[in-house]
Amino acid sequence: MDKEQEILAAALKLFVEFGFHGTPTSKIAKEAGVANGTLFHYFKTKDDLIVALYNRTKETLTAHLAAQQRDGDSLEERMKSIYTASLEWGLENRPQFHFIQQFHFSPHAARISDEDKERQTRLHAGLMQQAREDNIFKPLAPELIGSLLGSHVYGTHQYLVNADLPKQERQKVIHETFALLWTMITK
Amino acid sequence: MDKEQEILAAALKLFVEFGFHGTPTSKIAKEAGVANGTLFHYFKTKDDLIVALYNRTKETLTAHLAAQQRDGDSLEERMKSIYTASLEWGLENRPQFHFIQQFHFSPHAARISDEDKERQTRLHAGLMQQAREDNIFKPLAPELIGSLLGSHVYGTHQYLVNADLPKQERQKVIHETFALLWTMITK
DNA sequence: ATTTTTATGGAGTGATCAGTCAATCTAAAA
DNA sequence: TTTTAGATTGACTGATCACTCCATAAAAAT
Repeated sequence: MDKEQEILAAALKLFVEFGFHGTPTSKIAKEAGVANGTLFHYFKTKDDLIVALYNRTKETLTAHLAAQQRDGDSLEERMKSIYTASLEWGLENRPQFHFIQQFHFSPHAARISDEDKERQTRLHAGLMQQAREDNIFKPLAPELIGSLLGSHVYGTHQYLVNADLPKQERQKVIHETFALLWTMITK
Repeated sequence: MDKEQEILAAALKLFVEFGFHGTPTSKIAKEAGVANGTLFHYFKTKDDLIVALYNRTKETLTAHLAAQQRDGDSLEERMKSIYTASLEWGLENRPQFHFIQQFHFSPHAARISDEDKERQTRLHAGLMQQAREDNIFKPLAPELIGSLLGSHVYGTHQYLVNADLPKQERQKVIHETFALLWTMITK
């Protein structure tokens, strides 16, 4: 892992544990095994580091979700695959998942460019569009469906993190909650 | 409004806008129209202020929800009343609602005492218990139902904040989303 | 081989911040 | 009226922090 990655990994770990406020850049550098100045060689400011960390983390997640998509899958299968992969990734990358939410409710959220936002939601937006064309959703605002979908993932994730079930039971919960979600939003 | 309240109100406003990191105690005091030292007369540390602000905000919300409960209401009516009141309070107190979520994903969350937690969830817990006794929920872990319930509120809130609908349409969305939720979790 | 660019280090700096403190004010109790 | 206790002030401080700067090393380009 090169130094830039080391810095990002260290920042992630410390931000989740101590918050943005509670983690000085000096501690990040130390944890990354790197000099103070090196951090600022890769990221002009601490804020830049925070935003970059968010964008890359989100990018990793979206790439993972996209990789699960199979040609020939139905819309429901595709959505279930995204839902499942989101939760599994969130459970195997808990700090990352937590950081994404932490970032979302921080003032830094406003600093994400429209371009990055578009890239990070393209996959979901595409499927939503398809679903509308196929007319399979209940007559609700698409933004509402999107919000409910997202929060359903977060809610299930929260439960799974607290419950800490064995893998098989976890799978079962993921299947069940998707079924609940699907009957909730489709006709 | 006494000085303590002024300080809490100022802190809330600034925390939501600039984050915990981005708002120095000096700015809070200034915004509250109070001297630096006065802030520390009421709150020993900045962290104490943050935690106190959370507890009082949550207390206000729970009191508001409890006040909506009517004797003789059925369980479904009671739950719908909590759901509706949560969303309406969240929309008329957006900074407060945002702060609660912001706090939830911060390291300060760990500092809430079990006692406070219990007081803040008593109302919900009671209804959940009742629902279990009446056996009206689908056979799902009660913690899962609780999580899904909470996140459903957040998801709907997020949509309503972004959509900014007139009051009547807003009411309609709240009714509809409760119906969706209710059919999702009950038998 | 030489130049240029990039990477790394770490001591140093000015600014900022959380929290202190001694002085003053207020108002109620004695 | 006098005392006492709490409220309020704002200048002050020691610590900390984000970030700079310059020296050096490594790598790339010429």
